[in-house]
Amino acid sequence: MVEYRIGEIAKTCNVNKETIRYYDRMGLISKPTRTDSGYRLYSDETINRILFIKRIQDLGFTLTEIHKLLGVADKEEVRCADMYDFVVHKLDDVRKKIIDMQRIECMLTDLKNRCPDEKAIHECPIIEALMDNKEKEEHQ
Amino acid sequence: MVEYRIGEIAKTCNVNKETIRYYDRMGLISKPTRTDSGYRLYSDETINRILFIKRIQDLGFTLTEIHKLLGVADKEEVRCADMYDFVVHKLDDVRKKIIDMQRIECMLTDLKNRCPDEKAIHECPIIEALMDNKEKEEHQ
DNA sequence: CTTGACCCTGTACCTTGGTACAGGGTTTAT
DNA sequence: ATAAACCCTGTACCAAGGTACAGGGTCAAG
Repeated sequence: MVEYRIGEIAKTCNVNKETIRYYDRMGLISKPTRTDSGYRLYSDETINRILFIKRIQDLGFTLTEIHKLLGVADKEEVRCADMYDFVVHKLDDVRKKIIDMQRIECMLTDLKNRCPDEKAIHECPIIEALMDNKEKEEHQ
Repeated sequence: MVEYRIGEIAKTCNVNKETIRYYDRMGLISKPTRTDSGYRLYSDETINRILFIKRIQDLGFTLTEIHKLLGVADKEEVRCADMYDFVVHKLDDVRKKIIDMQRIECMLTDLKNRCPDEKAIHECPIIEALMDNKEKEEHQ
């Protein structure tokens, strides 16, 4: 079995060496074997795992979630059901977030549309709209 | 003009006292007057400003952006044009983020759909899909 | 006159996902 | 044999938006 030093792994996976040590500390990758002088030695398995981590991180999973997930994946039994639940749960999260963002989009669009064509006038309808609890209070 | 102590303001605005001191330090609210013993005293204006901050924070603005925005708003001239640009820029951001999230949603949905009805089997299609660079490598 | 509820400042700490040294040791190439 | 390139550990630091003390002062009620 071929073994690689941290720098090679970093280059292959396109991550920082420090990131790999960080994943090591966090227990996201299995403990490497070491040379007599203490250098870390990793196998292809770790390359796959790092790429896996990066891929699902892009899907919006946090490292904590990934950690849990990998724990599940490493167990072999029931792992499929757990994975399924995990993905379903995350999907739910993402959908909620999208709805939230769309709400924000609406509000911003609304604010934008309040602006007349002549943009350099003194009263700002945007500020007024946001400050609508101020309405008839003091102006100083 | 009525003046309130920090605790009252905190209760009214439903934020922590520490948060108000933090906003004070950050220059997000105007410097309070003080009692002889150093207690902060705020007016209604500050209540409105804190509520304003909270409202646009919910719209996805960071405190740094809000700081800039309030600076613009306090200047009175050109403020409307700047506000407009700000909102347009933020709207763009939000739209990009939504598209991103929708891409993630698609991928998660795809992963979910790979699961057969019998969920407790040993091979996990989700893990397999995510690990597709592993394919014919070692199983140990 | 003392207890409890306030308030003050200053500093440290939290989370997340790393990055950046400092101060060493090792290996490889010339 | 020595310099460059690599590795090690341990610690501090980054953004953001606060929170949590520690160690003190102040104010109103009983």
